[in-house]
Amino acid sequence: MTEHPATAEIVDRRLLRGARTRHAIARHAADVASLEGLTGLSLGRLATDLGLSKSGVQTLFGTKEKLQVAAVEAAREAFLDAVVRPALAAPPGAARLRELIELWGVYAETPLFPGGCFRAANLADFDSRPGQVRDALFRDQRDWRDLIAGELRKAADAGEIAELDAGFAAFQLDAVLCAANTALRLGDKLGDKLVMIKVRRVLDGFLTPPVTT
Amino acid sequence: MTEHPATAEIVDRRLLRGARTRHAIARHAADVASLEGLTGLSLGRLATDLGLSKSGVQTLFGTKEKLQVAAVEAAREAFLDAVVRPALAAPPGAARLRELIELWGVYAETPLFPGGCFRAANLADFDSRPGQVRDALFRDQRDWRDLIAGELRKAADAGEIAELDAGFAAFQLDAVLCAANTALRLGDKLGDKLVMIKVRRVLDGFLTPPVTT
DNA sequence: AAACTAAACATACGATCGGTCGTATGTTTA
DNA sequence: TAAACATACGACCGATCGTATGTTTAGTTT
Repeated sequence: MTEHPATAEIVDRRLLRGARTRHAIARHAADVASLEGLTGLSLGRLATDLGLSKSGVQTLFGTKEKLQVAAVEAAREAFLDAVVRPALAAPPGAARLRELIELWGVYAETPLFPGGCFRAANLADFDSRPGQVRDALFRDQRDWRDLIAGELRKAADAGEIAELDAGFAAFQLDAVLCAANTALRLGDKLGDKLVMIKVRRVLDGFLTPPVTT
Repeated sequence: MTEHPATAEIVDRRLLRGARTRHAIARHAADVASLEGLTGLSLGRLATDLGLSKSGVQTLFGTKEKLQVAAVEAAREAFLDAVVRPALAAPPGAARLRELIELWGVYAETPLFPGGCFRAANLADFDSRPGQVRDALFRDQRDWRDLIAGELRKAADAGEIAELDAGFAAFQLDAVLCAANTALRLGDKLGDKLVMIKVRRVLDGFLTPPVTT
């Protein structure tokens, strides 16, 4: 894996060093937050985990809220790398949708984040807490839903599937994905495979071929 | 509203007083937790809000975990009072399901809990945290889904609706309700009405009449 | 009336929280 | 070479956290 694009063009070695540790902290913060929530983050905890000083973490982010926002963005980036970008290799429309859902299944079961889907775990917490953190989480979810809706639209326009309300279907699909993530976290022993089967069934419900009259 | 059944038969006025304040604390804790999460609860905060001493709260619950479990049960009870029990007046099957969803809509929009649906806000937080709190939340959600699935089954057995997988449909309905709650919390200005329309559309998708051959 | 019990309070503890301050080190720029 | 900048550190602040211990008050039981 190459250098992160945001740090690639930096030549000032001071800023480069900062960007690196900043990203390392944010990525680890996303891991912790997937388990204990963005509110459960603490500067000291992250510093200890990464062998840094608490004040060092503080100088890089300033305030806790900015650290939380950085964690959201790091989680978003990891999600894009694991799910969205690989799926872009598939042709647009129904095929890409199936690939997105399959990759999401791997993403949810595999410990990309130790606490499962980052978005699902934290959006419910912050939906009643105005601020930059909520805004960042909201944008992330909106982009994800728009992506699904867009591919559904492409599939419908190409005649792959029957005509539908893409926004509504995307809302429904995202809802099932969130519930599937929770079910995966709760059901320690059973249902791992069953949950993804349910998800695929919902997707198949939207990917029905159009009636040829 | 009559006395709570758990406190009705208590004659010892010391225990009665304790049960009352215990319930008052638990109910307020549910309100706070709907906004800031069960982890965000604190003994001192609750004591201050209710004009009690911090140690007084501690005496009644012992440990924070027990307070959290009590908050879950208080929230569950409030939910049953607001949504489930009134809906039992409707005839079983499709009619009761529609009533349940409508009452849930009122429950989610009206500030029964200031932070919206208690279950949706906290289950996502605790799904990766083993313990009595997670177990209590899990039982609560399972009961709710079983209730929906049971009514769907009744409707199907009575021939009101087409045959279906009741468990799968209940999973899907609950997922949409959770997502609707989040959407309601996020969309400050727009979509209040639109969200419930989406929910009704999903329900209608399951309440299709059977094909008469 | 005495013994007992539960609720409620007061105090104190160790720990951790987010944040501020001053300082040292390394890097770039003028 | 000197000034400016960015990272990183250690020490410390006031506040809050959960919890433990002992005491007071109200009510019950014997």
